Parts: sequence; C-alpha cells; structure tokens
Amino acid sequence: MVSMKDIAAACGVSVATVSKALNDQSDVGRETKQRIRRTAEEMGYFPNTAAKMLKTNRSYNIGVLFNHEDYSGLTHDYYAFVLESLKNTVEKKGYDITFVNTKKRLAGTSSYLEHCRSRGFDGVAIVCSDFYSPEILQLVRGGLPIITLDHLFNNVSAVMSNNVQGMQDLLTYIYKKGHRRVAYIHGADSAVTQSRLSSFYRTAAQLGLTIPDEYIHMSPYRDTKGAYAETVRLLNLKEPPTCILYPDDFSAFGGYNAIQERGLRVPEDISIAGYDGIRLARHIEPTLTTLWQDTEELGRRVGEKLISLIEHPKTTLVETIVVEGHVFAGNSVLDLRGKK
Amino acid sequence: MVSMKDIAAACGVSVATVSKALNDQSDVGRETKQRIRRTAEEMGYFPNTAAKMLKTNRSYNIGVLFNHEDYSGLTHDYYAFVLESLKNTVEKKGYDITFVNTKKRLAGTSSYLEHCRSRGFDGVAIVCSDFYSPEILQLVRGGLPIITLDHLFNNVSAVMSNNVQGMQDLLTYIYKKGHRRVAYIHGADSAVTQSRLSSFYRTAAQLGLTIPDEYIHMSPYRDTKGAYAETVRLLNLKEPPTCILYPDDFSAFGGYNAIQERGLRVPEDISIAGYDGIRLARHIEPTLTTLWQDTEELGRRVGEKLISLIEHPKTTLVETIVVEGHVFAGNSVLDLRGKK
DNA sequence: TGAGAATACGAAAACGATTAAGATAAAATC
DNA sequence: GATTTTATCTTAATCGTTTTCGTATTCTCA
Repeated sequence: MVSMKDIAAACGVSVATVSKALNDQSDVGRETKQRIRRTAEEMGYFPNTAAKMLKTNRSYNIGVLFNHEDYSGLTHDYYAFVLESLKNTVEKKGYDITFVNTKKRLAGTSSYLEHCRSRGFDGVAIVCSDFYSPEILQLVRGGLPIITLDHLFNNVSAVMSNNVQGMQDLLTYIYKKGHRRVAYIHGADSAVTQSRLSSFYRTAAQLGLTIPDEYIHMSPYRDTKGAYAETVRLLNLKEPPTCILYPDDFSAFGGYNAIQERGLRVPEDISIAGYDGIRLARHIEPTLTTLWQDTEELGRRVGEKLISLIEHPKTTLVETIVVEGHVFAGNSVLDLRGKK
Repeated sequence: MVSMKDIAAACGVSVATVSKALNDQSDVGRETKQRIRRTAEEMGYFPNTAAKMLKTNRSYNIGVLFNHEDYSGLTHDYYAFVLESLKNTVEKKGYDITFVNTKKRLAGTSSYLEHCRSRGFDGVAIVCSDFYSPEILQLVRGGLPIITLDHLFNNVSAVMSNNVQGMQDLLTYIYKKGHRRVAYIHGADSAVTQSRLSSFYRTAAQLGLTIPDEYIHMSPYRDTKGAYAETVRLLNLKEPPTCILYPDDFSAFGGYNAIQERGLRVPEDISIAGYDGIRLARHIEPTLTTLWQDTEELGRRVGEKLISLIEHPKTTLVETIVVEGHVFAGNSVLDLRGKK
C-alpha cells in the first residue's frame, strides 16, 4: 500500500507537505500541490482510514443498531424502508453505515456503547431494538450523538411516526364511512402500541363510540396466525364488529383469510384495515385501507438530524421530530352511509 | 478515553506488558496478567479499533455492496432476507457489516476498491449491484477476499441460487399438473434471468412443450403494472395460456389483479406461478405457487465462505456454491389431470 | 555449583496519518 | 537598507496499539 511517505519521497518533500497538499491546505505552493496530487494519483494512493481516525477522532461512519432477535429487522417492510432511506441520506453526505453487532461482542468490549466507541462511530442511530434493555439505556447516556426511531428517551433526539394522529385519522376515516362497531387487534406492548391504543380509545370516545372489551385484543405484530385466530373470535361474537383494525398490514392478511374461509367477503360483509402501508397492500384486491407511514421521510430525518448532531453539536438542539402518515383509502372498508 | 498507557501507569508496568496481558499472551506472569485485567476492567478500558487496525491490518469488518439505484435493495424481500441471514452469520463470528457507500466517494478515494481498502475491510460481499460495471470488475480483481451472490466472475467465489434447477422444477411441476400451454413473463436481462429463461426453454423442450413466441415476454422485476399489462395481452390471445409464470411473486400479484378484473378466477380459469417465495405469498388466498429460494442458506453460505476466505486464504478454494430452492405448492395452479 | 533453559518483563520501533511550531527565503514596508 | 510580512516547507510530536528483541531473574539438572 502506497502511503504519504512514498509520495513524499517521490516528490522530494516532507510527509507534512503531502498531507497538507492532499487536504488542500493553504500553506503549500500551488505548483507543489499540483505535483503532489498528480503523483498521488499516479501512484494509486488512497488514505488509510484507520490512521486518519486515530489522529482526527472522526470516522465518517455511523452505527446503526438493528436488533432483530425479537423484532424482524431487515425483513420487516417498515424498518427496511426506513433503513433504506436512512442509508441513502447519510451516504449522500459522505458517511458509511455499520451495523452494531448484537450477536458477539467486539474483542475487548463489553457493551454496545463500548463497541460504538471502540469503532469510533461518529454517531449512532437506534432504529429497531429493545428500548427497555439497560444496555440501550447505557448507550443512550454514553455521550455519543444518538438518535432513536419511534422511542423517546429523555434528552435524546428522536424521530417518531405520529401514531397518535395516525390512529385518530384512521379511526375517524372509518367512522365517517358509517362504522360504529369497530374492533382493534393491537400489537404486543411497546411505546408504539401504547400510542396507537390510547389514541384509539380517545378518538373512539370523542366520536361517541362504545368499544366493548372483547373488541380489543392483542396479537403480536406480523403474526398472521394470531390475527387469524382473533378474527375468528371476533366473528363468533353475538355482535361482531363491522370493521376490524389490525396491528399491521401483514396481520390484516391473516384476518382476511379467516374472513374468506367463513365465506364472507371483504368489504361487503366485513371491513378491515391495516397499519403501515406496505407496498403489496396496494397491489392486491381488495386493496387494503391502511395508515401509510412515511418511511422515506422517517429515514431521511433520522439521518439528517444525526449528522447535524455530529457536525454542529453546539447549535443543534435536542428535539423530537414527528413525521405524519396518512390514510390510504383502499377498498377494504365499506361505505355504510345511506344503507342504514 | 482510557488507553493502555493509563493502565500501564496504574499497574506500574509497561504498555507492552498491558497489551500482552489483554491479548492473553504467554509471556506475562499469571498474577500480573490478572492485575492488569482487573485494572482495565475497573478503569473502563476498551480497545481503540483504529489503532489496532493500523497495526494489525485486520478490521473484523466486512463490506457489503448493496447498490440500489436500479435494484430495489433493502426493500426487496429476496435481498433483505439474504442480507439478514448474512448479517446474523458474520456477526456470530465476530464481524461487523458496513455498507459500501455508493452515493459519495470516501474522501481521497476514487472507486469502490479504494473505498474498501481505505476502510480496511477484511473482505467484501457483493450482494446486489450492477455486475457489469467496470468499477465492480475492478473491485473483484482488486485482491481482497470477495464473494458474489448470483453472479459468476472468473476465479471468484460465488453463491448462486440454482435458477436452472429451480425453473426446471417449477415448470415440471406445472407440466405434471396437466398444463401444456405455459407462458413465461420473464424479468429484465441479467445473469439470473438468462439462467431461468434458458432453463425454461430447455425444460419445455424436454417435456415436449411448444412455446409460441408470444408466450414469452419481458416485464421488469417487481413491476406490477408491467405484469398486469403483459397478463392482459396474454389473455387476449386467440389461444391464451393455461398457466402464466411471472418474474417474481410481486409481479404475480399484478397479474392476479388483471385476471380478477376480467372476471376470471385463479386457479379455476387460469393458473399462475411466481418466483422467490416471499412470505406474504403464503398468507394470501389463493396461496401462490412459486419457487421458494432458500434465502437463509444463501446468506449463511455467503458469510461462511467469505470468512473462510479471510481467515484461511491458503486453504480455502475458490468455488461456486449452489443453493437449491424448491417448489412451494400453493393453490394458484390448477390440477388439470382427469379433466381432459 | 554452574551452565543453559525457561520465565517475565521492558525499550523502542512501527503502522499512516495530522498538526502545532519553527525555519527559511522572498517580498513588502517605511 | 533594516525590518516586518508573507509564503512555503520541515521538524517533531502524537494518536493507541502490536511486536521484535534484549535483559534480568529464576529454575533445572548434570
């Protein structure tokens, strides 16, 4: 590997001058600078990032925590799209992305925080993980520029999909279509679930809907079997709902199957709605009514904010960025108005 | 940041001894070693990866080339699942994964190869990219441990999904169900497409099927609109096929919509089949008959082989690893036998 | 007991860059 | 013409490790 030393020798100057020339510093002669740069080019020089990091404490590398033990990680449409957008955003600004290894500790380290500091990440995005683990808390408090997605820590910047508004919009949309008996199969407990669920209840109250307890049950995210079972249960009620909300689009398909197997049709006999807005939901008939989340903006804002925290730590304020989604009106929710 | 120097001072030994103690070398006394390690622990020491890299030329970091300009990258089920499996595999062995930035050059570098060498990646997996670009070729020839997915370079290890066998199995399965007029809407040109297409033709010939030219058309991968249009075209033929193969599962749903809008049913009126085996395809009725690709094994083999190339360069031979998929028999292909 | 081996540790160079401070010569100032 | 400025380049320290080689001490065994 050709180093600055080699270029210095070839050009008959010192290493310092080479460094300055390549970094376009002012105290190098115009002609010398050109000669050095040409030589560097000819000799196929490229910088040793490790050496540069060692001196400058900058890596232009961003750590991404993406723990998919419990969550589905990359194979989850929502997270994959957010990550894709995040990746594009930071790459355009000259940063690389490295996943924080969650399986095996980096030699000599004993936590995510140490891993990140050891690798010299300029900042860390916590995109998908168990936010309640003490190790994450330690990372968040570790002093590195940090940003989280869909979870709020005290004094840490976060990007949040507006689940409160989202659920409100979705339920209101369904209400306006004339539905009065709405069931909600919600996902497993998490900050996101809590937002949606409380928003569901609050919106229902505001709309004057009474939601019997048996209309609210839990089924894990993206679990078609669970959604299937819960749907069967709902259909067997004395007074079944006219519309069922699912934890996510994926689950909605599980419910859809249960409905079809009963010989019922969506939306003529019963309406359904998902959450997320995965691509396929728009491409399958009946297209699924769902709350589409703006994954492009979510990822972009995560990246932009994190880089801002890195590059302007003094002037960038800690804040929570809220990203709005919107109702995608498919044809899985029947318009009951005027049919009364 | 506490360094070895600090520990050395605290323990009254030299930096060299600290390094040896922490790396569990033999020429350090048992008691000294323990003392040093305890102190390191207490002081919250963790190694500086950059410094270590600089000395050892090892990063325990793997570059992944994932170019999604033209391809869909992370949002593509196939690649996302492969990457997820690759990530799990290498992480278990103590490696981190870094994406090779394809948007903006790392400072001072002028190609993927230079980027990878500058970052000190121990090896690079080319998972999703334009294999025909000269820059990729340069990377592949650059001397780093390299592995490719679904593309073959001379003298470079590769992991390939067996598209030839896959297409043969799929078509044979359909043939055995009694279908004799089979259309194939294939994806845009690539090594993968070529394998599948030639296998389709060869298998058809072996089975004695005659495939009229109008049964073979191109529609880009994962393009539901294109698949829709091609399906309409096929349905309008004087002699339409009894079964249509699509470039992938996603496209198949586009075709499905075209069929439904015509008032036809799948599979009663026309059969369809996809390729890939994405999750959702099993969860939507009619479940899609498709060739399921073993993304878990594909990713795992990519990771294992690359690490083997890194850790045992002398004894690891360059080879092409072929991973088999299998037909997932959904109910989108009608059994025509006995109906003649 | 004494020579050679084994054990435990240290000094110092090296990896490839950055950067503050100093040196030198040419140009500018009065 | 002496002095200050400016432009250009060098010296040398430093980042945090690893690793080679040297040395002093202890051990082993004839």
